[in-house]
Amino acid sequence: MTAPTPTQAKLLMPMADYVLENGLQTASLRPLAKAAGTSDRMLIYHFDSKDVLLGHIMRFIAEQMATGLATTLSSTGPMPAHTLLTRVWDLAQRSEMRRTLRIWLELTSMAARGDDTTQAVAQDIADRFLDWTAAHLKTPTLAPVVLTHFEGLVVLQEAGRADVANQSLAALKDILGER
Amino acid sequence: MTAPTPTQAKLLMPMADYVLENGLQTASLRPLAKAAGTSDRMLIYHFDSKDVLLGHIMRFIAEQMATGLATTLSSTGPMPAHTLLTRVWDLAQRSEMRRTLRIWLELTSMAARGDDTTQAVAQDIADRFLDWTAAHLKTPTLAPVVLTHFEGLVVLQEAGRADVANQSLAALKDILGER
DNA sequence: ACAAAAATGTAGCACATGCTACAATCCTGA
DNA sequence: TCAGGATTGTAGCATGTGCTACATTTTTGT
Repeated sequence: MTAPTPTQAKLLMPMADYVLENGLQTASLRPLAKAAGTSDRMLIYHFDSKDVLLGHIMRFIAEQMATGLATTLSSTGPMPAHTLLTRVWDLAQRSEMRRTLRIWLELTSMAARGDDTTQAVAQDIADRFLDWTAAHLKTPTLAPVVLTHFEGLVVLQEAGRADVANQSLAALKDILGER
Repeated sequence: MTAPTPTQAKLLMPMADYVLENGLQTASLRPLAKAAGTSDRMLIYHFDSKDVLLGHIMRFIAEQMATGLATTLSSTGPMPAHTLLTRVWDLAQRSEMRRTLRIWLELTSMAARGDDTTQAVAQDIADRFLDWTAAHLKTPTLAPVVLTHFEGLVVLQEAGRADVANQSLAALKDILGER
């Protein structure tokens, strides 16, 4: 929960990058240390334990996702649900966004069984997604529907059924109309 | 890819149960062996390697999910999209179903980075979900939408935002109407 | 300037992991 | 019956894990 000290902050960026590239499960101290240009010994010294360290990394990534969202479509006004969904889906195809969403999925599946920190971070990210969605909708009440559908699209894509995701998107266009 | 021998089949059920209860990531040879009443040595003997073993376990679980689906709502005719979604969502609240869906999420997040076997199983399960959905819909064309939404509901629930999932379900009822 | 504290390097421990070597037992068919 | 394969137990290896002990250097406050 405590905010990172300056020393910690400097280490967090390269480690977050490593996690985004290689996943959370496989993130062990030695590779993380190497990515940050230090040693496992130092990571424990600065962060006390691996759990605490991973907590910081997850929060850092969450923050990164949030600021990413904030600057995305920031200049556009509220739009119909389907327009927003389509635009976000386009963005989600960009490789940098995909790896972020992949971590988000991984985090969610960990949260189901994980410790309090993991659950809190997952919940936090979900909340930010929801707020951001509502802020861009002509009908903010639809935010839960749009978010739910987006999460579903991500799952199908990672399950290797991007085609079904696209069919779903197309079908939803007719259903939602101009809401 | 090869079907399990009788000897393998006997071991698979308790191991699948262990995985459903404890997750895929933490499934190492010794606990799996203990669950199946044998030794790690024997597991390797019967399955050659852990990767092959996990492949069998995943396929076993997939099969279990498929037959579970086949017998679920089997006596009911085709129904409107929202009715089906609501019914399935109710079923998903049952603890035995929830742990299955949890594994499904975990498998999906693994497939994103995983080997061919993992990806194939994930894709297979998604396909079966889709077919099953289409078979129960008055308008089978809506199957992708319904499935996508369901996956999204699962994600939100595991992320600790079941409330948002429920809001989403309620809102979708108005949108879908009687289709 | 200098003692205390912070920061770092080196080495290694204790444990869990997948997997193997080797020997012993069990079971089958001729 | 009994040779040969199938099956299993015991012990252990090599590697990766989180973390620590200890000594050393660097920084900081007075």
